[in-house]
Amino acid sequence: MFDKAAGPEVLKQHNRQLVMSAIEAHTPVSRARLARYTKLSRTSISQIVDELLPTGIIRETGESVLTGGRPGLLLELNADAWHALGVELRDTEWVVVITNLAGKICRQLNIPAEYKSPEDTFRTLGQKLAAIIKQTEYKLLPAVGVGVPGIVDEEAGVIIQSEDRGWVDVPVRRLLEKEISLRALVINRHIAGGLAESRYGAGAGKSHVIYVGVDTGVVAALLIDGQLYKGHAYGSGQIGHITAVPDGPLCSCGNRGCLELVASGRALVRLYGEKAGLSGNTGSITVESICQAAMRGEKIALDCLEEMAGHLGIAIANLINIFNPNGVVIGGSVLQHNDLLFNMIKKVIEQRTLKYHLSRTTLSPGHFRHNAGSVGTAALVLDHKLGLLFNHERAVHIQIKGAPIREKSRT
Amino acid sequence: MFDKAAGPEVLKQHNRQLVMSAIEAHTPVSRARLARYTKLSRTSISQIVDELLPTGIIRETGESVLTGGRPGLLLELNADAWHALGVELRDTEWVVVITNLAGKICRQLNIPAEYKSPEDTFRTLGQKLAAIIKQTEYKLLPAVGVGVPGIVDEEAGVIIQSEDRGWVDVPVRRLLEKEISLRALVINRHIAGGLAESRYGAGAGKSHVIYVGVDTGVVAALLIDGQLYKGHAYGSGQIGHITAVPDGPLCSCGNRGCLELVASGRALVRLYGEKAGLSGNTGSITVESICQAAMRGEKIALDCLEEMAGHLGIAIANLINIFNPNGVVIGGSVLQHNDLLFNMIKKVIEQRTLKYHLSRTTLSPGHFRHNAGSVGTAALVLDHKLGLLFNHERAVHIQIKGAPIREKSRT
DNA sequence: CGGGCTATGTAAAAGTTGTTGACAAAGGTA
DNA sequence: TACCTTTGTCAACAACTTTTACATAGCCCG
Repeated sequence: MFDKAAGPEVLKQHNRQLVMSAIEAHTPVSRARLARYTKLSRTSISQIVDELLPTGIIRETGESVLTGGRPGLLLELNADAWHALGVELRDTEWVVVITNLAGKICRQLNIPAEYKSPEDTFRTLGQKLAAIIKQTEYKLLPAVGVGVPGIVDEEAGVIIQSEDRGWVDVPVRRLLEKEISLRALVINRHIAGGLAESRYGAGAGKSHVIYVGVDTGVVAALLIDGQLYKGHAYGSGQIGHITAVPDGPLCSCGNRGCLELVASGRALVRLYGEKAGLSGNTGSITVESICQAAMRGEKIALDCLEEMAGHLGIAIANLINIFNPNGVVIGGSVLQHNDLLFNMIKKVIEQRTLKYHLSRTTLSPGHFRHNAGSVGTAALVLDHKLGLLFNHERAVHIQIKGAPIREKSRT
Repeated sequence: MFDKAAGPEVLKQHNRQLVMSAIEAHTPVSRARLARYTKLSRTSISQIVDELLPTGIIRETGESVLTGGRPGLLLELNADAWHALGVELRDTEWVVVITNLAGKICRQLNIPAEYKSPEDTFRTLGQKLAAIIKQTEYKLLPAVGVGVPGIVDEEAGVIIQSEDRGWVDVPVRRLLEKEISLRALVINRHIAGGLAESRYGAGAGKSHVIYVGVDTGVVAALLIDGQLYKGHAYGSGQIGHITAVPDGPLCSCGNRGCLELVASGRALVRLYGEKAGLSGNTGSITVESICQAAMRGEKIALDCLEEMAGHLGIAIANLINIFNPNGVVIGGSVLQHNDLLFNMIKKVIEQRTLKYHLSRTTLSPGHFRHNAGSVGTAALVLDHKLGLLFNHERAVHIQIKGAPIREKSRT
């Protein structure tokens, strides 16, 4: 509960974070106003700003405001001073992105996925990342976000288990750090998608966000006070195996009628095949083709979407009643083709959620498309930017491109 | 996200809390061992202990241990130095308890409930509490926990809305503080039950606890790192209105097939009436009589319980998949008669929860009976004990029975 | 039985961090 | 030009913590 002893350096870190957030929120802002926003003294603000300035993360725009007295020196986020590297390991491709400090994508690279043994997979990935790091002109924060399938021990950087790939206890951080000199921050790739939406997408500015990602499977990410909720053993948000149809078909997990069996990309294709009477031969049918058919008004396709929306809507309504969020984002590849499914889900949610909860939350479709996951991994790096720039323990051993990190000798 | 500026006093408060928790956890313990547990220096421990001792909350038992060197002076929680007052407003009675610092009930008083207008209700309650406070021989912490029905703004001490009583925006704290000189800490009464179980009951020692209370309705409480999760607007845990049967009967909330309609004390009585063919005439049937019938092996009663267990089991299994707790407690008045229902629910949960999650959590029946709620309100007071003893802002204006609060002049 | 060893509790000094109060700087206004 | 308001910084001070040193207290062993 109360885990760690706290010394003055904890204060410093907290207040530095506080000031940084305030600068980002009110962007061109004087020291004096920062003091009022954060309730720190002007003196403390000055001292913290003096530490931030030499890292380049913020800059003085010299401008001033017209107010009754002496004009202030405006500070703003210097969004392009540093960049974050993130990669999502999707089923068919590895999506690498480089974003600036504002979460804007500056480079994106889609590499065909090469899955072999865990060791070989991450050696290959590491080598490709090393090449990218070497040739990029951007000054990178000394970490890389890695979005992987499965349940991840984020502290250790280890995949505990991944059903999709059949992996168990893969020490991703250790494997990657053999190839590259950046700290590897490992996270579940769907959860990363939720992080992206909550920081820079449809959930921006909300404190309690539920993100539901509908891809081949279904996963939820829960953000409490802007922080990802991880559960006791990094297993939070597994809504794919919620019971949606109590006496439904058997699932690979051992349960019956899991949500994933009746509401996911995979389920959609199967369902359409069944309704269209194409026994087995679903080869040419894809989520995309079904969505397009629905757009044209095809009855079968619409029915399939409606059925999925019923299940998803109930699941999400239940989540809202339990969590009482102020923002709900529904994303994932199945939603990215058009708004039909989202609107159907929304209608169900509106029927099935308590008025109190419904009136206090917003429902939005995801803002990012197939790169939500990769942006999220970069967002994870950005979340640690101050730690990476100031804390030598968490930062890496080598300097990237002569980054002018203030050494601040403390030994 | 990062809300408040932090000064040195925040450190102090945190570390004081840390030391107190460590003392409670390892109870007879020397200063030196505390230093090792908390990772604070021996000096700091001594200073904090010197502040705690005069409050009476801990004491030196003078004893010593046999270890290689000089024996330490053992410290232990002085559980009977202070007591906490809590009250739960149940439908038919108001349950007042006084517990010691270890959460043990020292006095319990069941007052017949008198519900009138909100103002009159809380004036009456306040007067009864005032009488209790005046005549008790216990030294009370300067606060009273108040467990009420409905959604509560805990910061303001206001009931936002209570469907059961038809109340809206009732300023409970203000009303009570007119009658008594203790700070009123207001909380939902079912949530309080979860707090009791997680602190002093079946969930003791677990970091991530789900508590499900089955009474006339059904409510869940979620505890994350030992702290109650409140949601964005204090609306968390409303599982009573989760959709359990998509095309079920209409609920007063506007939705169909809410869990509360098929799995709760009220539902059990209705269900039994239906199955037994007693149309309407359910007057003599109670939850207790049904449970006793089930114990005798009566088929209808067992079927009713089985049906309820199916719905509750699915709901709880879903919660576990989403939350990944390490402890699940199922309590409430419906469970208190025997273990039949609990075991049925447990079986369903074991079938429907992901293996990963199931193997990392424990399922237990509630430890408290009809006084879980009131113990929880007292627990809420105990959670604030250090704040109440040290922080003048949060404490009350008058001293209780000449409490020897160290004044620690700071001005 | 006294010296050596280990561990505990405390006191003094030093190093963080923050705030307060004073002051010069910079602009608007009478 | 005199006065007011606001801003940014400097010096002094207050609240934490840790480090270092030391007296204390029991045990073991020669």
